[in-house]
Amino acid sequence: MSGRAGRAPHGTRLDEEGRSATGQRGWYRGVVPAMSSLGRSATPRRPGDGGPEDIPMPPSQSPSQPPASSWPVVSNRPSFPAIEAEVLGRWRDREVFARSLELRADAPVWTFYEGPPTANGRPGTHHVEARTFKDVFPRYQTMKGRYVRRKGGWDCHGLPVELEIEKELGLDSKADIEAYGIEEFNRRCRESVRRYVGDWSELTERIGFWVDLDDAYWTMDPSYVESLWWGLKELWDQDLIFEDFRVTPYCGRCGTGLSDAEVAQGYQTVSDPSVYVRFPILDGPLADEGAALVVWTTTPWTLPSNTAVAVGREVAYQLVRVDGELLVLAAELREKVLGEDVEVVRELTADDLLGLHYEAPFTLVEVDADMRYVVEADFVTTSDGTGLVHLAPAFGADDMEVGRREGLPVINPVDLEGRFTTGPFAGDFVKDADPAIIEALRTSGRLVKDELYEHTYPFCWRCKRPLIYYAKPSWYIRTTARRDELLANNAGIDWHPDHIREGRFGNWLENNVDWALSRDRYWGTPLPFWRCDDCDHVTVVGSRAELGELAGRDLSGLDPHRPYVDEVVVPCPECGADSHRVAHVADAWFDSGGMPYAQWGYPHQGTEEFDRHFPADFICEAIDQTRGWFYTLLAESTLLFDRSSYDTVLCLGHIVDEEGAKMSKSKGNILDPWDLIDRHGADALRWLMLAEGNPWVNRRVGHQHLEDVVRRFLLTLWNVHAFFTTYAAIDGFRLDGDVPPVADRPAIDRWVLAELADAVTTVDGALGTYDVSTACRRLERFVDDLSNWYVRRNRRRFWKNVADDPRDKAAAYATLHTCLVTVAQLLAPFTPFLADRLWEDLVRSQDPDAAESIHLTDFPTPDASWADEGLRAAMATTRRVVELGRQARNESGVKVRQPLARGLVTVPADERAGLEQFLDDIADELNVRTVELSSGTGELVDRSLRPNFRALGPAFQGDAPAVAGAISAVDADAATRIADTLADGGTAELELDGRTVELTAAMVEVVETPRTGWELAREGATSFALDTALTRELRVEGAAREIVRALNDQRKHLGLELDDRVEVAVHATPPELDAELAEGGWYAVVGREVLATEVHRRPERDATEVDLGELGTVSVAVLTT
RNA sequence: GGGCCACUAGCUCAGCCUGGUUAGAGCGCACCCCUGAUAAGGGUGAGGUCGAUGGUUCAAGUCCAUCGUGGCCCA
Repeated sequence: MSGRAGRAPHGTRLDEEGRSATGQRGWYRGVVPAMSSLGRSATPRRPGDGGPEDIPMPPSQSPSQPPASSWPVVSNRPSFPAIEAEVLGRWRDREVFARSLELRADAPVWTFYEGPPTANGRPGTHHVEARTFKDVFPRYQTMKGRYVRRKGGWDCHGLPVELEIEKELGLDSKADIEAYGIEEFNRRCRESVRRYVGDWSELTERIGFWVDLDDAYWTMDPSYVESLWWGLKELWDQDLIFEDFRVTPYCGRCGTGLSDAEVAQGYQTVSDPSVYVRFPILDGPLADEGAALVVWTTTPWTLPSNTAVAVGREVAYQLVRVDGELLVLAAELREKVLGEDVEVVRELTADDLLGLHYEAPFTLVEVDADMRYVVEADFVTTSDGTGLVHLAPAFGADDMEVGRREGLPVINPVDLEGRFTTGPFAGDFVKDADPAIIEALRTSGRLVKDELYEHTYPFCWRCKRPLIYYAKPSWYIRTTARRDELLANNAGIDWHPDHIREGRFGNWLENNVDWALSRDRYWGTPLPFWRCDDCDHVTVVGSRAELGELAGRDLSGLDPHRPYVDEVVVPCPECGADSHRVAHVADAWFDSGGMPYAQWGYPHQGTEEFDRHFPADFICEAIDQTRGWFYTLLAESTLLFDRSSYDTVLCLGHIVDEEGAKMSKSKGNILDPWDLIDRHGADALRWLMLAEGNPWVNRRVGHQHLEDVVRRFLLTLWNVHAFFTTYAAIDGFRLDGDVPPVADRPAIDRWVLAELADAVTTVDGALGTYDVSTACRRLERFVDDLSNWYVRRNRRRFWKNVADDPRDKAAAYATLHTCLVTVAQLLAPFTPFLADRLWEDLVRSQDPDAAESIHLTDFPTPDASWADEGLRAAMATTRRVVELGRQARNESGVKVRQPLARGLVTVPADERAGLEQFLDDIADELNVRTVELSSGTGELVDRSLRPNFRALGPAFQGDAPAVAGAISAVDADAATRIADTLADGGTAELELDGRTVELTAAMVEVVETPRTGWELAREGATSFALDTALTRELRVEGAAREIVRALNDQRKHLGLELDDRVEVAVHATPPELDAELAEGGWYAVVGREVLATEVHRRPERDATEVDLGELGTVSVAVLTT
C-alpha cells in the first residue's frame, strides 16, 4: 500500500461499505459513468430500465489491484524556488556536474570558452542572461555525447579595478598612486578582484550555470601572464609590434590620459573660439592666381602644429573672389562663411586640390620633412567649417591616422603639463593661449574671421579643466598587416545573428587600425619589453625563465607584475648597457583575447590541453563584445595561430526593464537577479531569457513577464505532471506492467507520440544550429498540446475502472509517461531544475537504478516509427472542427451541458479520410450524439469554388485575377459539375470573356456549405453545422445532468469527502417529468454519478430548487445520515 | 556624420531567408463554459491600412529603393 500517495487509493479497493481499506477517500473511483458530467458520449449508452421508486445502488465490486507503486506526492501548488533548492542539493550530494563530465571523458571534445567576467562588482540580471545561454549549449552537447569541459575564468586586470582602489584610497592622479607606492596599490587591486568572487559563484550555482570555477583561470596568475609574454614575443618576432605616437584624451594638470568612460563623464557645453584662417597656396595655377585655402578650427592652439589640410572626396569646392581676394572652400559652405557678396570664379574638385602645398600659419617648430599639403580624408564633411580640415597629428586621433598614412611628421611644441614649450606662447597652457594666437593671426593677415562656437567639449572629471587630445609614445600591434587574414578567418565564423559577420564586425575589420596595446598604468600585464638605456635596443622576453637567464639570476618565483618586474635589469645584447622595462602594461583586452592559450599557461605548460581545446566550438557574449572580446580573440589567434579561435559565436542583446528602458542606477530600474530568482525561480528566469524574442534583440525582463512564464509554461507542464502522478499512484500503475505496443494504442496516443517525435526532431535540430527560439516555441506548443488536448481528451481513461479495459488504461499511462519524461529531457538544457525534478519523480521513483540525474542521460532521439504526418494533419483538422463546433454552440446559445442530436461536418476532400477516426471525439467534445461527415455527394451541401492563386498565378500570369474572379463566380450547379470532373482526375473548362480556360484540380478548392438551416460556423472549406433542435428526450437528458450538477454542488458545500456515500432526494415536477426521468433510467445515472446508495424520489425540506425551464422544476437534497 | 538592428493587435512577440489573396500566439479586455488537474482549467469574441512612400511582380507583411521613429556601436 502506498504510504506516500496522499490521494485516494483506487476505488476498486473500496470495501463493502464503500470505504477504502486505508480509510482514504476517492469517491469517484469504481464507477464508470454512463454519462459523466464532462464526458459526452458520442453514442449515448442508454441506461437500463427505470427502476422502482427507490433505487438501491450496488457497491462497487472490482478485483483487487497489485501492490501500489511508489509514485511521489506532487503538490499542485508548487514552489519552483523550493524545488530548485532541493535539486541543487541533489546535484551537490551526487556531484552531478563532475559526473556528467566523467561520463563523457572519452567522448569527442566539444569546446566552450568562458569569456571572463570582471569580478569587479556584483553580478546583475544581464549576467544571468549571458550565463544562461552559455549553459544551454554545453548541457545539450553533453547530452548528445560530447565531452564539454567548462573552465571558468576571471578577468582581473584593468582600469576599472584601479579606479575603484583609487576611490577607496582617495587617490586622485597617477602622481598620487606613485607616491602611495605601486607595490601596495597593486596588492590592493589584486585583493579587490577576489572581493566579489563569492557573489559570482553563488549566483552562478543558483542559476544552474555549470562551469568549473574551482579550475578557473585568473588573468593575473603568473602562468597566465607568462603565456601572454610568450604571445607578445611571438608577435615581436613576426615584426608585428611597434612603437608610435598615440593620441588620447589627456589632462595636463593631472598628467594622465583618461579612459573613454572617464571622458564620457566630463562633457560640457561651452563656447570656444572658432577661426577661419587663410592658408596661401604655393603650387600650381591656384598659386599663380594668388589663391588661399580657407581652413576652420575650434582649437586655434593646434595651428602651430599643422602639418596638412584634408579635403573630402565627395565634397564640391569653389574658387571665389571676395573683396578682390581669391579663396578656396567648399561650395556648400561658401555663403555661411563668406556671406552673399561673393563671386564664384570656378568650380573645383578634391582632385584639383590634392597634393598642393601651402604656407603654414605658424612656424614655431621647423621640421625637415615633406608636409603642409592637401590630403584626402573620409571624415571631411560640410556640416561645419569650410570643407578644408586642419590636421595636427599630435593633437587629434583622426589627424594622427591620416598623418601616419601620409608619413607626416608629428609636431608637438606642448609639454606634459599642456604648456607651450617654445615660441611666443611658451609657458602658457594651450587653451589659455587661444586669444593670443588669434591676435597673432589677425596681425599677420591670416585671419578671415573669428567667432564663438558652441559645442560639447570634454573636461577632466577630477579637476574640471579642459582635456586636450595629446600624442604620447605608445606600443601597437600591427593588425593592419594581417587584415586580409582577419577578414578571411572572420568569413569562416558561424555568427548568430548572421548579419554581424558582414555588418558590424566585418565593417569594423575592413576599417581595422593597429591595436593600441599599451596603457600607461599599473595594474595589468606588464609589457615584457626591456629597452637599452644607451642604444634603445629592445629585448622582448617570453617567460620568467628567459628573463632569469638574461638577468643571470633565478626569477622563477618572480611576481610578473609591477613593480617587481620593473626592478629587473638585463644587459643589452647589442651594446651591453643596462636595459630597463618600458613602463607600460598591456591593454586588458589583450589578456582576455589570449585566453585560448593563456588559460592553460601555454606553451610553457598545458600544451596538451591547448591542443585538445583549440579552437572553441562555441562562445557567447553580449553584442558589446564585437569590438572587445570577439575582436581580441580573433586578432590574437589569427596573428599567433593563423585561424579563428572560435567556430560559432552567439551575440546577445541587452536586458532592459519592463518598459523597455535600459537598466541604470540613475533610473533606479535595476533588477536584482536574486530578487527575481527568489520569487519566480531560476528556471523561469532562464526560460524567459531563452524563449522570449530573439537572443540578439533587447529583451524585457520583469516580475510580470516571469509570472507569465510560470503560469503559461512551467505550471502547465507541472499540472500535467501532477495529474499523471496522482492517478498513477492511485492506480498503482507500473512501468514494467503489460503495456500495449505503440502501434496498438488508440489513435490519440499515436497522435501525441507523433507530435512528440516531431518536437524531438525540431528541438534537436534547432539546438544543433544554436536556435533556441525555435526550440523553445516548439516545446511550448507541445506542452500545450499535451495539456489542453491529450490530457483533456483522455481524463476519463485515467479515472475509469481499471478492470474495464486494463490495456487501454496502461496505454494511456505509458503514453503520458513517455511524453513527460521525453519533454523533461528536451527541457534539461533549458530548465535544468524542473527537468531533473521530473526525472526524479517519473523515472527514479520507479527505477532506483536509473541515472541519478537527467543530466547524465542522452538527449532523446525520436522513434522513427512514431512519426505520422497523416495523423498529425487529421488531428489538426479535428481540432479545427471542434473549434467551429464550439463557435456554433456559443452562437446558438445552447449550453454544452444540454446534449444535442446531430452535427454535420464538411472538410476538403483530402481531409475526410483522416477525420473519420476522430468523429467520436468531436461528438464527445461538443456533446452531440452523432457527428456526420459530409461525403461530398449528399444533398445537404452547397458547392462553391475558391481560386487557388498559387496554381493560377504561374499558369495564367496577368489573366490570373480574371480567372480567379470567374472561379469565384460560378453557381452551385456549375461548381458541382466542375468539382466532379476534377475529382475524376480530368481538367475542367471555364468560360471567360468568350474564351475557354482549362482548370486543373490544383487551381480550385471545392468548398462545401451545409444547406441545413442549422447553426453554422465555417472557416475556409471547413464547416460545422449544429442541429439545435431539441427533442423532449434530449431535454430530459439535459435535466438529468442539471440534477447531477446540483447534487454535486451540494456535496461540495457540505464539505463531503470524495468517497462519502450518501442518500439523495430528488423531486421532479410536474409528474410527467418525474416519469420520464424514471423511464429513461436517469435516476440510476444520477445515483451513480453522485455516489448515492439510494435515490429517494420525494420532496425534502431544505432541498435546492432547480429551474428546468419548460420541463418544470426539480428539488434536490443530499441526505447525510 | 557613419555602420548595424528594430518597427506586425492596447502590451510582449512569431511569421519575412524560400512572395500566393480571411496575418498568428500569449497577456490584457468583453462575454461565456467547467467544477473529477479546482485559491486551478477551458472556450468564444472584439481588436491589425504589418512605421511611411515609391518600385518590382499576375500577386508584397514577405523582395528592392528612399524616408521616418527608436535602439546599439563608432566618430
